[in-house]
Amino acid sequence: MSDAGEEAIVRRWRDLLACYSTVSCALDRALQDAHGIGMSEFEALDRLVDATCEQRRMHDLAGDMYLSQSALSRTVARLERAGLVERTMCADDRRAISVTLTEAGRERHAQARRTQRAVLAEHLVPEPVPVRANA
Amino acid sequence: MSDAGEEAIVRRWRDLLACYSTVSCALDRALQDAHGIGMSEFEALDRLVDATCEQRRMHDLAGDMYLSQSALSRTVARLERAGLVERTMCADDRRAISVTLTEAGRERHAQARRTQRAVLAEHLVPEPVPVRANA
DNA sequence: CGAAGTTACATGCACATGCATTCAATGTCC
DNA sequence: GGACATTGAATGCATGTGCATGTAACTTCG
Repeated sequence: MSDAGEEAIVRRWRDLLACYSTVSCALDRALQDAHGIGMSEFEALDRLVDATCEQRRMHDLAGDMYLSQSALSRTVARLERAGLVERTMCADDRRAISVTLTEAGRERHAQARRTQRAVLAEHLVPEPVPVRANA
Repeated sequence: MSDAGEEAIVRRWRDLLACYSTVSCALDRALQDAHGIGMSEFEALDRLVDATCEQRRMHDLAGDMYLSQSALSRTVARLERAGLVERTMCADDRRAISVTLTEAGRERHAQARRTQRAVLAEHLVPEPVPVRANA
């Protein structure tokens, strides 16, 4: 790798860091202020809405999110405490937990989604970009 | 904003999140394992090396990094405890603190930088990208 | 069936972070 | 000069995170 290439990559990383910091900070703050949930909570609700059945097992949910298993466990616990999801035992595998959106969860997500879109629109431009070389 | 535009932005955000999570996690782990410092510590050392005098006031340092004032204060405290920087009072403003690289700090940074470059090269492609629309 | 290994989730713990506050030094205005 | 506001940095506190571990349920293999 040439020095020029290295420097380009470092610049790229700094841009990425700057962009992520700005957006995630603004997003977290906006969601917290307007809806009382953080970014992780919103992401979790979002995955549940995306799921056709609005019901996912913890393990599947964890696979979609950039959170450790323990962090997800606590995130879902917070959502349950807030009445936005319900945790129920899986009939077919009694180790697993099914997470289901409640009506309140659906509504909260719908409202928070508007905030999210607004914040993202304010900070990002739409062109899609292949940022990652390797997973 | 059209729905298509909104979706493009959300896709963009997800890509950004994915990329940031992957890279920052790998980077933090590599730096911690190989050199005993985290990403924030490395960033701070990096700013100090960039500075021609290798000496910055806390306030200036904070401006360059995506850390709160208190987080920077503790980051520098960790670096000082590790013997990588020194904190000295500013003569001209006795509220301010000057942060200076030690010889050990310079060496540690030089080594850590190789690790950083390697991790970034592994995960990022070099093309620069205008990710942010607004600060 | 029964023992050993694996999987799904929860939890104790350590730690980094942000917010609010504190404290000292500096600046401002009269 | 003296009162009040502002600034630079440190710290108490609450919180979110990851790692290691614990526990129950499932699986495999004899």
